[in-house]
Amino acid sequence: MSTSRHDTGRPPGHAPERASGSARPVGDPLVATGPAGDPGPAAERLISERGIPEATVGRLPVYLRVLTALVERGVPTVSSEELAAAAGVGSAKLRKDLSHLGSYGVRGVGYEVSPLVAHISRELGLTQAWRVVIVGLGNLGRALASYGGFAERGMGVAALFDADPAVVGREVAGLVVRPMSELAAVVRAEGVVIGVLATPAAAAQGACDELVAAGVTGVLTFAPAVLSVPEGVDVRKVDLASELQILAFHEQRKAADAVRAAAPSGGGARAVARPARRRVGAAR
Amino acid sequence: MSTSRHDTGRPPGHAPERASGSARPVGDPLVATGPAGDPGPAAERLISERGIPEATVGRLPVYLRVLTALVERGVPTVSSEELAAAAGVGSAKLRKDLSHLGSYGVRGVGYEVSPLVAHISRELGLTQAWRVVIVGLGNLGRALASYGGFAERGMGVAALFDADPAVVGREVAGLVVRPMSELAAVVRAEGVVIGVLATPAAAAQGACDELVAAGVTGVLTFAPAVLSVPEGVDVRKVDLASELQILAFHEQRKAADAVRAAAPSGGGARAVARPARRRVGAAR
DNA sequence: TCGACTTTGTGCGCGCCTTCACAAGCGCCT
DNA sequence: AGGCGCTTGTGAAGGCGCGCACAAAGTCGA
Ligand SMILES: NC(=O)c1ccc[n+]([C@@H]2O[C@H](COP(=O)([O-])OP(=O)(O)OC[C@H]3O[C@@H](n4cnc5c(N)ncnc54)[C@H](O)[C@@H]3O)[C@@H](O)[C@H]2O)c1
Ligand SMILES: NC(=O)c1ccc[n+]([C@@H]2O[C@H](COP(=O)([O-])OP(=O)(O)OC[C@H]3O[C@@H](n4cnc5c(N)ncnc54)[C@H](O)[C@@H]3O)[C@@H](O)[C@H]2O)c1
Repeated sequence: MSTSRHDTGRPPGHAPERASGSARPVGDPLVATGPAGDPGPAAERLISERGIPEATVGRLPVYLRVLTALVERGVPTVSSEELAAAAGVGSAKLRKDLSHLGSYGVRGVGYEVSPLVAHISRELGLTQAWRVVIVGLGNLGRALASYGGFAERGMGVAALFDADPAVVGREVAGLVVRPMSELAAVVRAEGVVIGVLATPAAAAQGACDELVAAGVTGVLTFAPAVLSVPEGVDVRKVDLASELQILAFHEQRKAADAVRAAAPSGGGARAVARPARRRVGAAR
Repeated sequence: MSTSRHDTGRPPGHAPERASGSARPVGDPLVATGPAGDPGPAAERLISERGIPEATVGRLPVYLRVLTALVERGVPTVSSEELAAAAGVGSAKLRKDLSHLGSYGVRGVGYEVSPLVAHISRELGLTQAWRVVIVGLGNLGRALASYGGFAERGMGVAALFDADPAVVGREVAGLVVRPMSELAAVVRAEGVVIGVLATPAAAAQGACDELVAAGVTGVLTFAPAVLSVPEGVDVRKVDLASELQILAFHEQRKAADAVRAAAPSGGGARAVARPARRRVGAAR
C-alpha cells in the first residue's frame, strides 16, 4: 500500500521546512499545448482548479493506459461500462472519477476516446515528458533504467547515479552512470523534479537527502526503509517483500479456511461473486 | 495503488469458480511452533480467528521489519510512540493495529520486541518460508530473482520460468530458468502458492492463467495489465509507470501552486506538519 | 416532431479507516 | 504500602471512498 503525500506520520515540527520556491516549474504545465481539437467554452482553462480525490488520481494512470490502447485500435467512443471493465473497476466508480475531471461524456453515447486521453494526460501533467533520475544502479536500478515502457507513458530517464566507483562510468541503457557528486548539478540543469531510489536500505535516507537538496520534490523508493523528507516532498514507496508478505498472509488465511471447511453445511461452493468482505478471516 | 483481494470489480457471475480444494495447505501454518516463552492462558491458541482489517495487514510487514531491526540492536522494549515513529505512522494507528492482533503491550512500559516479532511473524504466516515462482526473466525478473533481501523476510524463490527458448536454460541467481511446460509440475511438487509475474503485459493474462491452473492462488504482477482471475485468487499489482505518473501529477500541482503563490498573505511558510489534507489541489 | 431508449452524472447511505482523547492498568519510587 | 506518572487499549467521531439507483440529458428511429 504505497502511500502518498507525506503519509509518514512523523511527529509535528520534525520536518525541516522546505526551502520555499524550491519547487521548480519545469516548463509551464498549466497552460498546456492546445488540446487536440477541443475548442470548448472559456470556462475550460481552469480544470486543474478543482480538487481531485487521491483515490481517483491513483486510477487515472490505469484509465489512461486503457484509453491509449483503445486509441491505437481506432475505437472512437467507449461507454463507462466498457471502459470500466477494461480498467478493472466498477462503472459507477469510473464515472465518478471522470466526473471529477469535469468530464466530457455524452449521455446516451459514452466518452469520446481521443479527447478523454488528452484530458487525462493534461490532468496528470503528461503534456510534457517528465525526466527522472535513478539513484543506485544495482540489480533493480539497471532493470528500471533499461525498461522501455516508461517513455510511452510520459516518463523519461534523464540520468543515472551511483556511489560505487566500480559502477560509475558503466553504460546502462545508453546512459553513462555518473557519480553522486554530479547529481545536484544535473538535477538543476535538467530541471528534474522526480527521483527514483534504488539503493540499499541503509543508504536510502542519505541518497534521498541528496535528491531533495538538489531540488527533487517527488521520490519513488524501492528501499525498505522509512524516509524522512521535508514538507512538500512526496514519497511513494514500493516494497516488494512486503507485497509478497501480504500475499503470504492471505494464503495462510485461505489454508486455514480450507482446513476449517470440514463442515460443508449448505452448498458451500457456489459463492456470490461480490467483492467478498474486506475484513480478513473471522472464522466464517 | 496496488489493490488487494479481488479488487478487479468485474461484473458478478463472470469469475470462473475456483476448483474447490485447490488451496493447498503447505505445512500447517495454524498450529505454529510454540510461542517463544509465552505460557499465556488457554484462550490464546486461536488468535488467527479474529478478522484483521486489510489496512492493518498492509502495515504489518513494515512493523515487522522495524521490529526485526530493533531485535538485532538488542532493544528489549519499545513504546508505541517510538515504534510508530520508526515505522512512519501515527502512534494511535499503530496501537490499534497491534490491538487487532490481540497484542501484548504492557501499560506504562510498551511492547516487548521479541514476542511481538514472533507474534506478527506468526500472523503473517512467516513461520514457514514461502517459496514463490517467478515467471518472465527479462530485466525485471532477473533483478527479482537476484535480490537477496527476500530470504530474510520469509520469502524464497523456488523456481524460474520463461517462454523464450533463448532464456530457458540460462542460470540466474543460481537457478536454471525452466520452460513454461514444467511450471505446473514444479508448482505442484513444491507446493508453491505464490507466483510473481514479470512478463510483458501482452503475455500476462496467459501466464497468469497458467499459474492459476497450476494451483497458485496469490499473484504479484508487474505487468501493466488488468488480470482476470477466478474467485479465491489474490492479485496484487505493482505498476511502476503509474507510480511515476502519480508523482508527476503532484509535481504538476505543486508547480501550479507555486505559480499561484504570488499573493503571500500571512506568513505562508510555517505550515503545520499535520498530514495535509487529502483532497489534492483546490486552489488554496 | 415526438417518443423511446441509452448512458451519463450524482445524491445518498453505508462501512472502513483514521484520529482524538481518555480511562484503565502497570511499574516504580518514596 | 500507597500514590504517581507513564503507556496501552479503545470508545466515539469524523472523513473518505464506494456502490446503488435514478433523474437528467442526449441519441436514434419512426
Ligand atoms: N529485485 C530487486 O532487486 C529488489 C527487490 C525488492 C527490493 N529491492 C530494494 O531495492 C533496492 C535496490 O536493490 P538492488 O537489488 O538493486 O541492490 P544492489 O545492491 O544490487 O544495488 C544497489 C546499488 O546502489 C548503489 N549505492 C549504494 N549506496 C549508495 C549511495 N549512498 N548513493 C548512491 N548509490 C548507492 C550501489 O553501488 C549499488 O549499485 C534495495 O533497497 C533493495 O532492498 C530490490
Ligand atoms: N524496470 C522494468 O523492467 C519494468 C518497469 C515497469 C514495468 N515493468 C513491467 O514488468 C514486466 C517485465 O518487464 P521486463 O523489463 O523484465 O520485460 P522483458 O521484455 O525484459 O522480459 C519479459 C520476459 O518475459 C518472457 N515472456 C514473454 N512471454 C512470456 C510468456 N507467455 N510466458 C513466460 N514468459 C514470457 C520473455 O521471454 C522475457 O524474458 C513488463 O510487463 C513490464 O511492463 C518492468
